[in-house]
Amino acid sequence: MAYPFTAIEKKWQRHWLENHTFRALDPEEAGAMPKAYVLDMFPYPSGSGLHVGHPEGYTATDIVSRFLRMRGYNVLHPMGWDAFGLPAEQYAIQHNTHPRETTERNIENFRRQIQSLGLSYDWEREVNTTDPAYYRWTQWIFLRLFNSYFDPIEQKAMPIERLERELFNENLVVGPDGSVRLNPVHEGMQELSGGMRVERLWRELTPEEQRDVIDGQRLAYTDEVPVNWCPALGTVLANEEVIDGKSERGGFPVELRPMRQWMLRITSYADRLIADLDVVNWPESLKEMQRNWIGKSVGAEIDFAIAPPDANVIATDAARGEVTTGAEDDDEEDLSITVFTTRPDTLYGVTYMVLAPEHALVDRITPDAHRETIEAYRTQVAGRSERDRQVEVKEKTGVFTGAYALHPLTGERMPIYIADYVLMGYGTGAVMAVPAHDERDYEFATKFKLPIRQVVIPLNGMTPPENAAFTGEGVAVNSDLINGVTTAEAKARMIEILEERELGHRSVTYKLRDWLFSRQRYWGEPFPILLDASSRPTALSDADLPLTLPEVADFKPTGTPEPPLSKVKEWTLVERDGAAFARETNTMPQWAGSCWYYLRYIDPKNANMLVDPAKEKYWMPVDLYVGGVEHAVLHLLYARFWHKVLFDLGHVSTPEPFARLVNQGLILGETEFHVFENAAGELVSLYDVRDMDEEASTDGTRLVALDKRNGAKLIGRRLTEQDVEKAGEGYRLKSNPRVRVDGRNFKMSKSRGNVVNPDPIVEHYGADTFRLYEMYMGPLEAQKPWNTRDIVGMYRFLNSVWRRLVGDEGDGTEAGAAPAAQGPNHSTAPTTGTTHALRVHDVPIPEALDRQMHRTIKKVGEDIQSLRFNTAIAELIKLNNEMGGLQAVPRALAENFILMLAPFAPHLSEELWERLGHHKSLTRRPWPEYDPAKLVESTMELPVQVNGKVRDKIAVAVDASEEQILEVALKAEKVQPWIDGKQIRKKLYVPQKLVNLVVA
RNA sequence: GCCCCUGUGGCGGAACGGCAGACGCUACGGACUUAAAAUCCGUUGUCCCGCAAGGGACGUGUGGGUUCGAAUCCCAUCGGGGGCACCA
Repeated sequence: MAYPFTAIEKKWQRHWLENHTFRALDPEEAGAMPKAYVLDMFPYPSGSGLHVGHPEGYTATDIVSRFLRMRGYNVLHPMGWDAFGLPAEQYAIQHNTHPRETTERNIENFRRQIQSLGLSYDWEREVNTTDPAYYRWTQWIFLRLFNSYFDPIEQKAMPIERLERELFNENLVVGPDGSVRLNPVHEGMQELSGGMRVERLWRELTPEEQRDVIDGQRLAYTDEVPVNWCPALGTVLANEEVIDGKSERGGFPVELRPMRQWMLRITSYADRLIADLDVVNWPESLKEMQRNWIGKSVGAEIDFAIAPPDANVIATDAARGEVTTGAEDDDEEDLSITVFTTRPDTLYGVTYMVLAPEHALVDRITPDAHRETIEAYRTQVAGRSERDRQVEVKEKTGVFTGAYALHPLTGERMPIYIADYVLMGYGTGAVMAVPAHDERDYEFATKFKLPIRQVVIPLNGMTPPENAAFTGEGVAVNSDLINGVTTAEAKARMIEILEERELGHRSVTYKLRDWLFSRQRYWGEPFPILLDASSRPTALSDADLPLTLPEVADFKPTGTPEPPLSKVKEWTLVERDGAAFARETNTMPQWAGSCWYYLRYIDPKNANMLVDPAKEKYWMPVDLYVGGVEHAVLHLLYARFWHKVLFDLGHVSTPEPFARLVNQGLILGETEFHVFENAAGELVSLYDVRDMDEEASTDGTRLVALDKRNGAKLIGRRLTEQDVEKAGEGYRLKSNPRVRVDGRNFKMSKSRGNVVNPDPIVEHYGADTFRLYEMYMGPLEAQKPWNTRDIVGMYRFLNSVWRRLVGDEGDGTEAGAAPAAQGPNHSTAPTTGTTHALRVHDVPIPEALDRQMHRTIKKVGEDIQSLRFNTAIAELIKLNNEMGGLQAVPRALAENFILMLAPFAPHLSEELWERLGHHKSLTRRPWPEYDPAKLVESTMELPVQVNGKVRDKIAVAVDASEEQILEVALKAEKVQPWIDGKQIRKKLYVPQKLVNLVVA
């Protein structure tokens, strides 16, 4: 007979909500309580509702939160909705409903589902990124980004006014490409580039140029750049949102095209984003992913002069016109190519040069005779999508420009090629090719029959590989100035040489690009920006916020790069101070709202500030953040970036937002066994997803697949574990042992039809069982398969606890007529709160059980703190099992047990607690203490090993001396045959652990 | 190709230098029941010896190594998962 979980769970969920049981206290209320900020990654409320992956992390943080409350912490544990974004908009377009409606509906559903799990959120702090009262502050942060720059001296974001002051005071100067640098003549500063003064002073600029310089330094800026345009979604996407040339959402093709877009200068923070990974407690693998994504490379920039052209080769005026301020050097007589390399030690091995096809120098150096082939190649490259380029990686292509560069040390003439294996977006868009020591250069050189010159040989007399590049470290050879020097040292030495001779300098580059921040969609935050007649951006003032998204009926993408908002003329056209402006009609990407939501939870209703500084200081940083690893380089990198900007500008007090982060592992679908029948009626099995015809894949139990080897259609069915038996390495069908089948666990996906919805499980077994099962499946971080069959174990456990403390009558009388039928009780009749706890009495705890209880208190407490919930639950089950023989349960034992169970199964625990006569929720009841004295036994059982194999066990007093123990061990009965007549060479006693006798 | 994680019974997992398989599921046997469900009790890594009590051998993907002692540490190798991928 089942305990009345439905009634109990509804009762307590209502109780918690009505009594604001989980309200986090503001700092002034909290007094001396320590604080804990425990955060979940808030969900995107999709139309399909919660799946069992969400509650995994949510339950974990809930257990920690409830535990910490019992330990006297003031806990902030909030929930909210990341509700802007593509899926809601796509759905809205397909069903012609406003995204606001679908979003609201989805949020309702998510809230209902989440609340049905009894998670201890402070619902008064709920946030919703699509609420104008919320996105007002998203826009406010954007204005901070727009109105700041990254100061090269302070290495931090500062208000843009300061930049103007620094330029005016000539501490900073303007480089030829519009960049801002330290003034080289400024006291104590080293000259930065080639001796010549190429920088200009502020007063030398026209007001127009001055504005351009300022706008070019903002952390939020617009730029015409090649971006990932996704025609199917009608928007551009960030690099992080493009996977294998397809959109992360929907898997549509993405092409590169140049467009004017908003960018955020995350690259300025690359170094700090790497460095501060050292101060956060995050999984090493995730830190590594961020480091790889940022992709820091240390090396040198080296200048290669272009060889004087043959008499007939001079860059034409037309070509010059294209080369604007972007060129390295404006002096026609002194053209040079700047390359970036991580291996300056291989400089003597350079045999040719390669420029990216789009490189600005190409037009200036290409002699007329080569123009046609160059243009043809460029056209060919430009016509290929990013995806095609990746597919064709194997075969190197390129063409000779007809121009030559001079080796900076030897003066040798080296041909200059263009090739698409050199990317314009990385480094300087040009490389020095060292075919002997770089695989790509080697392939290219082999194909184009260019010389290969060995300049590094491996150490320890190993021979360099034949028919391949030697890319490892070794000793420099054939390198006049650095012969015999090992690679690491040679790099440093070469940079010194280059710097002395003003041929180059140390340099660092990153793979990370600036963050493409605008989208051509309706359902996002509008930019608080006006554009003047020449499209120059002007910021709205803080007082103008929020700039609300106009209510429109037509929110569909235009099919062109024009955003949908551009169709709303009455909204876009603005007159201000007599001048006509247009609103920025792009919107912000989905990530904007999630970059800072953890700050808003701290002070969610503040109408005057993003967050009150005193509260921010009290709660930050987030002490525990749990979420999926899929956000490793998206949300988690973006949020760190915004946080650092806010930190620099003094709006937050910590350099990092999330002190400790844990990734919950993916929950895979239930083990699938399939058999298929082919046309001949033979049973076959087929597993690889790629073998399956996605379109016709599933309707639940029957499956249709295509055999990719012969295209034959196969009809199949799903099997359960009962249908198969283990046979050697695999499985075979019980009904037909000749057929081998394969059992696999796939990622849950709609198309596979293996997504598990928590609702029916909660209905059938209750939320407490569901929570317990999810936590018991295995370690939080591990990937693990769902197995519906196993849920019943936790259900039995909770029922057993109920029966043990309340007795069998409890359910019948408390919850109305319990159906005699099998399975759980669905009664919704409220429990009466009667306090008669039939089987709990004021009797002493038997000695052995008392010890076990103290061990459990210790273990469960420790396990919760290290997030090992599976073993904590095992310990509770064990203690419950050991209560098996009791006629009456001692009250002290029952109460401690309930308190320990409470974080895991809060509804049942509250109910039992009440029935034991308590009138207040156990939420802030102190966690039980264990008595260390109870953990040690007076005697202990020690295994006795002979040569490392256990042969017997002896019982000895805990405080027995080593001599006494060894003496007992040597006399142990079952040890005798193994030591009899042999010489004992060594007697080992490991205190509290074992004895090992080593015999000859 | 490079980087990271992972491999333990029929299944999920525990042990993280010291008694491998805690705890749960499954399966089997028993009790209760007119019967079934539920519940309770017992058995359940493989193999061997024994009527039995009991005893032994093997065993953590594979091969080596370190150690009195290895699932655990080191080297190599083979599976599985994830990330990055022409990044100079």
